[in-house]
Amino acid sequence: MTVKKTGTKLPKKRLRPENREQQILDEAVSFFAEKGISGKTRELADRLGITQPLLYRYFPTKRDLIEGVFEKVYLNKLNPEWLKTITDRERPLQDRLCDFYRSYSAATYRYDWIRVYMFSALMGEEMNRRYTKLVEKEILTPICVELREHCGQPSKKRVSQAELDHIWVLHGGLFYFAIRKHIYHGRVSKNFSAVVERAVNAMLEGTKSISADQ
Amino acid sequence: MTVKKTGTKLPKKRLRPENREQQILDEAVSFFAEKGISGKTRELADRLGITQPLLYRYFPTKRDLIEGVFEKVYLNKLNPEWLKTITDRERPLQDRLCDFYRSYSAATYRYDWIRVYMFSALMGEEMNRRYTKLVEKEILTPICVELREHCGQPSKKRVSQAELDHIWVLHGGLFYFAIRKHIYHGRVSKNFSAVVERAVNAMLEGTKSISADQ
DNA sequence: AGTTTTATTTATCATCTGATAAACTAGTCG
DNA sequence: CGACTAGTTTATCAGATGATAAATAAAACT
Repeated sequence: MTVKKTGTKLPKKRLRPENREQQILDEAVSFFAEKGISGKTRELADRLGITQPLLYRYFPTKRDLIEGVFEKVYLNKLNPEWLKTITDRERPLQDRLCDFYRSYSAATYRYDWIRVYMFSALMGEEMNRRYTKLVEKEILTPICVELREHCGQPSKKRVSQAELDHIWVLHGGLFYFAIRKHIYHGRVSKNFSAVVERAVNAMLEGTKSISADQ
Repeated sequence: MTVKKTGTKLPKKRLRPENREQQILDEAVSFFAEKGISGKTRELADRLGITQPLLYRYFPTKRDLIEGVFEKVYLNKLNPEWLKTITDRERPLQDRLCDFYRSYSAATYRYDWIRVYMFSALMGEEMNRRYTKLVEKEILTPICVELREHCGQPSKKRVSQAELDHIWVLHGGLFYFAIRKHIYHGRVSKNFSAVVERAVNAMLEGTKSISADQ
C-alpha cells in the first residue's frame, strides 16, 4: 500500500492538510493515552517525524489538540444497535447482555480509549460526565427495565437510583477488567468472554433469587 | 510587593521539622489528589501558607514529595482484621463480605485515596501493581476459597485466574462506585451499604446457582 | 540580655514548554 | 522552465517551573 522510498531516511513528504491533521490526531490519541495530558508537544512532534511548530498550524493551542483527542475518543461511541440487542425480548436476557458486553468491550476496552477516558475524567472534563449520563440513559436504564421483567417484577415506576447502582456494579465490574489490564497492567485472563458470561449469569440468577425473597 | 498578611492574624509560626513535614505531606496528598501529579509546587506552597523553596528543605525533589504522597496512600492500607472477617466460618459468608466491604470502603473509597491511586496507576507506578497483587493474595483469593465452600465445591486446587476474575468483577464493581463518585463526579446513591448488600447477595446466590448447573 | 541555631524567606538560576514569526522549499500551475 | 502557493522548518520568545544559595528572623540556649 504505502510506496515509500526505501532508505535510511523517511522522505519528508508534504501532506494535504486533511491528511496531516488526521495523522496528528491519530498519533495524539495514542501519545496522550500513554503520557497523560501533560505530555509535551515536542515529544508528540518527534513521534510524528515533524517539527513542533507544525502542530500549531493544525491546532492553534495544545488545548485544541487535546479537545480533538477527547472528541475522537468520546464521539459516536454509543452504537444504536446495542439498545436493540438489549431490548430484544425474543432472546433470553442472558444472551442479550453477553452479546452486548462482547460488543461494548470490543469498542471501548482498548488501551487508548480506557486511558484517555480516565485522564479526562480525572481532569473533570464535562464530556466525561455527559458520556456517563448517556450510558445510564441509553444502556443501563434499559437493562434495569429488562432485569425487572427477567425477575418477574415489571413496573411502571421510574428506574430508581438503587436499581441503577445495582447494574453499575456489573457494568463497572466488567469495565474494571479493562482498567486492570490497561491501567494497572495486572494479570487478567485471556478469555474475557467467559468472564462476561459468568458475571452476567450470576447477576441475573442472583438478582432473580433475591428479589423473589422480598 | 504585597505583604502576605491579610489583616487578620495568620501567625507565621515556625514549626518543628517533624510537624512541618507532616503538614506538607498532608496537604500534598489532598493537593495532588485534586490537581494530579503535574500540580505545581508553588501552588502547593500557597495552600500551605509557606514559600515554595521551603518545600525543598523537607523534600529534596518534587519526586520525593510525590513518593511521600504515594507511600501515605498505599502503606498500611490492608487491615489484617479483614482476612479474619472474611474467613470466619462461624458467620454466613453474606454477612462477612458485607462487613468487609463496609470496612474496606470506609478505608479506601475516599476522594484523596481513590484519585491518588488512579493517578499513580496511570503513571505505571510499581507501588500500584504491588498493592493490586497484595489485594489478590490477601483478600480476593481467600474470598474465592470461601466462595467455593459456599457453593459446596471445596477443592484443594489452586484458585484459578478465572475464579479471581469472577471475584474481581464484584470487587471492581464496588470500587467503581467510588470512581463514579470521586472521579466522574456522577450521581450515586447515598446508601452504599445497600448497594453492597444487594451486590454481594446477588453474587453469592447467582454463583451458587450457576455452579450447581455444572 | 546577648549569642547561637535553624526554620523560613528573598532573590535568582537554568531549563522546559507552549507558542509565534520568518525563512525555506516541495509541489503545482501557467 | 519559472513563478507562485502553501506545507514545513528554523529561530526564537515569554512565561512557567523545579531547584539552589544567600539573607532574614524566630526560637533556643547560656
